[in-house]
Amino acid sequence: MATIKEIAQKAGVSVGTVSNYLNSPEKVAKKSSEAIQRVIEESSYHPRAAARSLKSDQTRTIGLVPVVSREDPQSVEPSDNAFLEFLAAVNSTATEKGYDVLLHSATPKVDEIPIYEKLVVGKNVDGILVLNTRPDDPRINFLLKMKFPFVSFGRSENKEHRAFIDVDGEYALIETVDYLTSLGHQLIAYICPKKGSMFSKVRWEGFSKAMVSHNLEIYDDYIIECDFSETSGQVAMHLLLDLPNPPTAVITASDICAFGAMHAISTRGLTPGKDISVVGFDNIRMASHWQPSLTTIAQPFRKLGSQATEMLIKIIEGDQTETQILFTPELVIRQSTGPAK
Amino acid sequence: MATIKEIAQKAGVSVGTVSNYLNSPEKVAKKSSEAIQRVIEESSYHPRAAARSLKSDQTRTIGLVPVVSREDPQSVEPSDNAFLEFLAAVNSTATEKGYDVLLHSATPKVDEIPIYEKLVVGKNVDGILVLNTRPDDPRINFLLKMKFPFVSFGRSENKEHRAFIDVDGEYALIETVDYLTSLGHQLIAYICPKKGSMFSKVRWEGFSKAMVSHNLEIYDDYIIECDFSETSGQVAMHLLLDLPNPPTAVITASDICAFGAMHAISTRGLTPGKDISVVGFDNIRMASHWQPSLTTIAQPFRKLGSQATEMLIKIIEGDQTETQILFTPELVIRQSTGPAK
DNA sequence: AATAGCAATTGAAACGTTTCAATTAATTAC
DNA sequence: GTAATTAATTGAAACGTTTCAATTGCTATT
Repeated sequence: MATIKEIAQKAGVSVGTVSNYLNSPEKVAKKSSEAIQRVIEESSYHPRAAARSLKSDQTRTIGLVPVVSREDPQSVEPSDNAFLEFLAAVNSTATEKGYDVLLHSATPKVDEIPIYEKLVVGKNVDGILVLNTRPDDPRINFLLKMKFPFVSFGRSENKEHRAFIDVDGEYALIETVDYLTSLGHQLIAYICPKKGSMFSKVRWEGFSKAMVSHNLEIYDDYIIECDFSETSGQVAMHLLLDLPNPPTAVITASDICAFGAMHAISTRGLTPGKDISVVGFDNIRMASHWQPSLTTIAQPFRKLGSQATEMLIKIIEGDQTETQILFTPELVIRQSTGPAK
Repeated sequence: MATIKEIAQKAGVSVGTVSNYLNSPEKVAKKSSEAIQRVIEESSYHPRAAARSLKSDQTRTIGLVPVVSREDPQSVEPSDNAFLEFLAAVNSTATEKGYDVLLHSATPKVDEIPIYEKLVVGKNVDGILVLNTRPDDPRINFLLKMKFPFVSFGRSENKEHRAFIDVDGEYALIETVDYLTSLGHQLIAYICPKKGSMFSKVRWEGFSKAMVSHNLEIYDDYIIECDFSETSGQVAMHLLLDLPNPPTAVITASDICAFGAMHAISTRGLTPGKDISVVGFDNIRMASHWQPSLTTIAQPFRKLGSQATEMLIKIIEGDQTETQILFTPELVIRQSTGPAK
């Protein structure tokens, strides 16, 4: 394969000039530029990434470490469809700005810190995107300690942690409860995301505040944790329907979960939206195609992904102007919710 | 940050020995090993990836170039859910074997070859996974020409192209048509994937062969192309239902597409599985949760992803024993299909 | 015609590894 | 006790860039 040295020889200039042509073309004379350009094209030269990165200390790559569960290999955090949309946006935004995306996977059990250590200390990437934050997040603490460029999707409780992008989950739950009570619902259940992650904590705060402000009681039986699978939503819903006094409305952790819940409702001969109202979270594409179509809180994953990436690249490149974005999500009302019976 | 030189000094050995410790520990004496190990740990040393790769000519990274459409940014090839499962498997298998995954995105309009050229010539990756092949695929021709390690998901018509993994789409369609005719269907429509990709060609062969072997006619009106969105399935189904003599069974390009088709059917006051049979393709998780649950051809995306990755890594590492895998997909029968009326 | 000033170019050092021929130390065989 | 063999270690070259002080070649100014 061609090296910069060979290009230089063939073009009749020095390596320094070729390097300049590649990195700051305005510095090289038109005549040389043309000669170099020609040679580069005919030998289909591409600078060697490793050499570049070794010398210049940058990789033009951003890192992402999705947690893929090996036991339930279908699940990828945060929740499959949503993650893919986010990733697609990250990927295309990064490419647009001249960066690549490096994926390294973690499993739920393994300690993630060594992975981040390798990425940071081994200088594999210029910056990292952290997903699914926890209130006290070791990854964020580590990255902060190393002063390494990163942006997280989700907040944390670390005071130093400033660069994030997030959706206001508290607001989302308040809106939803407000909406359901306006339809006359009093018995509101919450099939909630597993405790531990920051977003589940934030949403819980919204839910409990809203319930209190409407003088509604939060029954233990009405709170069921679930993961992001249809099955877990289905199971949770069956538990709720087995209660002596089942809820008239259910807020769920995700659209997928809501689909499972609706499945359970239909199985019992009831109609979602008529007998029991169901609210999802995410507004994945399928939400509008399900029957009945799903009332849900929209998270703009595309926008989140591309803005997070843009923010990260800004930070990598030393521009720290805007360091946080909090989206206000929108409640999309469809047919899976209706007046309380 | 620590370098191998500093580690060597602190441990009282030469750089060569540290390098040996890192790469072939059996070559270094126990005493030295221990000293080095200690120093490495306390200075949290990680070898610099760029330096390593510059010298040793390998990156321990495999490349993947998904096509993300900017106009319809929700679509990622081959079809979102499926792609994510595939990617998750690739990612975790690669990580398991000590490789990372590098993502670079392409858009449908842009010429992909320069991207592959950069990856190959710039030695950004050790091998490439090619998705959604075409019969005459410039990417495959290029990689073959460069003698660069790659594995494709999908075959091509290039004679030299040996390393692939695929699902037997011809068999799948034959099975499906056989099944539908056994239920008494004669009027079978095919909402088929867009022409151009290899898999759509292969499936078409299966479909047409099967129709011929059952002495069934293929009506032009019954063949409608669609992409992987719900909407396109929905639109296609409406067109079929508007026909003077609508089909009694419909085979679709993907589960997502089938959901759209079922949506259209229900909207018309008909019942999928009773009035019209619908068959999907992929068997994504949602297929069993949809109502009615979807009869579909299962593609084992997880397995495909991890086997493709294993195959690629074998090739990268010089072991070429097994170079192709063709999965026989399974028709999963559920409620969206039934006897012809 | 000499000089100052600027634009363009040069060439060597440096980045942090791996590799390998050469060297040293330790062990075995007689 | 010496020679032969093996095991462990060393140190320098090389990988392909970028960077920057030094140099060269022009142009404009006097």
